[in-house]
Amino acid sequence: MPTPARTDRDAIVAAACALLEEGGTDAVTMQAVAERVGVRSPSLYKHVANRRALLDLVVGAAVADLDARSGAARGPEDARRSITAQVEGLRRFARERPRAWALVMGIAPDGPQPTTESAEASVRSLLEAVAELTGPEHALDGARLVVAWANGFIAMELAGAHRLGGDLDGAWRWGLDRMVDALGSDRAAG
Amino acid sequence: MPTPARTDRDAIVAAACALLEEGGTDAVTMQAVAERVGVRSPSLYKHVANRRALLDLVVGAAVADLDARSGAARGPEDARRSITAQVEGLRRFARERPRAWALVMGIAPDGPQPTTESAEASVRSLLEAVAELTGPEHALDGARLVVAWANGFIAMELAGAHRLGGDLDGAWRWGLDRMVDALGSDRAAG
DNA sequence: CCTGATGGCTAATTATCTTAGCCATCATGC
DNA sequence: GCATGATGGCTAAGATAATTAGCCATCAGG
Repeated sequence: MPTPARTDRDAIVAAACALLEEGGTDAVTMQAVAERVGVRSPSLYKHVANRRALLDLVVGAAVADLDARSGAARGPEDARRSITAQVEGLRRFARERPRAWALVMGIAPDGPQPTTESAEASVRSLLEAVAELTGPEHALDGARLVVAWANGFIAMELAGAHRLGGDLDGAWRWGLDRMVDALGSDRAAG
Repeated sequence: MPTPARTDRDAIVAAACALLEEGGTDAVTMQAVAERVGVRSPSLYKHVANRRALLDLVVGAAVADLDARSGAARGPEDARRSITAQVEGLRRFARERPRAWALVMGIAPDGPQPTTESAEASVRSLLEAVAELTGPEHALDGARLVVAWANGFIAMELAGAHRLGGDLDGAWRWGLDRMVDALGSDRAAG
């Protein structure tokens, strides 16, 4: 090889991820990223096309991270427990990396536009659990119900929109219980 | 008064709103806004503090718009219909002004906040309808369930995350039906 | 020992936000 | 009718960020 590389794409993406959580999308400047990996900003362009592409890579890394956790959380045989574990995992991720989560959800003001095809791929194992409750017919509908609720709840939680007081964790559990009950109601009712 | 003003804050905010929907947050440059209202960009600073503040005003206008629609949608006596009408209104708004909706959903804790009053007002009628199904004890939990689901569904819909196929409108109706059923299940079950 | 691809650098361009400072206007009070 | 001062416009200029252009050092391989 030529001149020994002082950094690489992974390090750059990692630095960008860190900056994202520290200061939001605005903090992810090419200069800040460059400084963190120990080069000058123009050198970054030898590794990523531009800032936009870098943010896309950050989103991709976040989705991969989420997938990894989701895979790790897979396990419980019981459908109800499985669903619970998965939405809890989603919530945990969102709390640990709120800005990355917002970026993945597509609700970040300056974020890259929906690159989220894989967002729902990570939900595939959820489909199986849901199908046990709804039957195959409405597995997709049911998964969408659960994921929409979880993401909506998390979004409002992170945005601080839940300020009418009350017990937030209680609302989460209550909502989850009702929702999982509802998944099976279709079958029971016919 | 002095020199006749060639524009005013409302016109500026309106222009910013239009630009937002046309090209996203990035398109809301001071220059573009200025051009649209017929002045040079520095003149905007006689009406708004800076770009950040302008975006805050846009969010505020969006919230007000949403509240107004929500108020107009109030009416149906039947709790189920009322809830349906309100989430449909939310979805309609999100479809008409997707970027504004995302901005409202994405507001960071440190960012602009809708006033507690307006937020509470727009939620009050939903609370009433939900309370009819859940009883007063879980009205707030129930409202959170519904709003979280609706916003989450809309977010995923707008982000294009719903590309596993299937009937989206059907999923919306199915989810809504299950959810409203679930609101009452607590009572029935004891 | 050439050679060329790689990855770093400096310098410069462009776009944008923002501030500084100037000037015209016109409602008001004399 | 005329001085006046606050208002809202303008041009010029400074700061910050993304990006491009073009140069140079390194080192694997022939």
